[in-house]
Amino acid sequence: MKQSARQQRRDAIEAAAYDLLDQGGYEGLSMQGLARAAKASNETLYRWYGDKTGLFRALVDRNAEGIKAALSQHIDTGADPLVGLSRIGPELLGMLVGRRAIALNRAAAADATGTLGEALGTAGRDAVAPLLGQVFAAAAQSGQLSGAPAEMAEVYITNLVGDWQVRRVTRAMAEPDAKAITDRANAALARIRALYPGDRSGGAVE
Amino acid sequence: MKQSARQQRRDAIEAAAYDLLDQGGYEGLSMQGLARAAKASNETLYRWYGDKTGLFRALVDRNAEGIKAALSQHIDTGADPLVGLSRIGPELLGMLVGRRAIALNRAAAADATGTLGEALGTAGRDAVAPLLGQVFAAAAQSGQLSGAPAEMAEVYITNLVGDWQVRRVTRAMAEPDAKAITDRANAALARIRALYPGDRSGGAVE
DNA sequence: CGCTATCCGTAATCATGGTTACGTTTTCTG
DNA sequence: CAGAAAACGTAACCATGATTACGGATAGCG
Repeated sequence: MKQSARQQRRDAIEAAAYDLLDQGGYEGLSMQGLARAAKASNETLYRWYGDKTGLFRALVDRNAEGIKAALSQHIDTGADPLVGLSRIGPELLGMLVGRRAIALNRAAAADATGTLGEALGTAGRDAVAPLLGQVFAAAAQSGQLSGAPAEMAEVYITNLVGDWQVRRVTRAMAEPDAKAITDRANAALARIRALYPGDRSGGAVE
Repeated sequence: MKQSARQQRRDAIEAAAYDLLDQGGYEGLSMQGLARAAKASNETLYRWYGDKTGLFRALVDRNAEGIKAALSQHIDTGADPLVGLSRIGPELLGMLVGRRAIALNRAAAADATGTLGEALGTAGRDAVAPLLGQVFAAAAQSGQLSGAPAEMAEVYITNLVGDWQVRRVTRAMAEPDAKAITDRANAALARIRALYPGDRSGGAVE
């Protein structure tokens, strides 16, 4: 099978996996059910992904890439850092509490090997925080904020995400709508501005 | 069986459940294994708790009661509210990222009915937030802070817990030690004081 | 004490699913 | 084109576990 065709098959398998996750959650996704839905065989799944954990490891990595790519769009614009953050925040939060991320977090919660959790940490949060740190460094450089960029990024993530994700994962909370997400992201940014005030304003929150 | 003896049996069953959770996690706890460990029969478990979800629902409720009781000790002292918070914070955070709470959160993540998540929300967080709100009301009353107590409690929980719990649940993060917990609680309180400054200091952080 | 209800320990029922295996078909390569 | 490898569809193997059932023992009550 050619690489491009193989990649297309992988895409189809992974799309089928997300469909099944949407319908029946993590517990409702069996390798047999996925093979059927993706019109692949068990043997192919095991050959390509190793085992169920390997499959989910691939899903986690792919999802993290998607999140990173979406954020990078906003980070490279060289425009007003605070305006950038006012766009990054809702988008990042929306992804982190969206169905895919929550399904993958539930998979990690169920994975006794810790493989998925490690992947979530490494490919996800540990990759996003430095990206945010770049934006905060630019904001500090331009005088909009003052403080250590890495610390500001940490405090921002804390105020942006808070305990929303764990409450989503445990089903203590439904998926928030876009307004709630935007409001929370704006509040997080306002708190950052209050905690780390710069000597130049800039960056109206839209 | 007398009520007191029955309560003792329940305590023993629930203690055995936590032992098994410690050893093998949620996935490692079967009703059969628990019956064996608690020297009870399957039939008793099902008669007393209804089903596996019911058992975990009872564990969630009992755990929430314990957390509430522990916090209430500090809340009723009528002493300096900020000193109270400096004690409440580490204790609350330690419980929320401790083994029991994490195991119960993982159970909720795996519970497709949403029963456990609802219990975590109702008996847990929704019960704790108003308690904290009382402390913040006292702090506002005494001029140590200023602002709406419910909002301050929300922001405090956000900064205290942040994404620690979800990272613990997914195994992206190990259990933090006491110093890390205290440091984080102190940082959360310092942020609250910066965001909602009162006109009277009080409450040195110990 | 006798009777009833509950509980224990054990086994059975039923269902599910991770993983491997196999005959056939398809794809790839020289 | 021929042969080998990979993939499909299906079935089997093996394991686990939620829940129910059952005979006997224990506890509670009148």
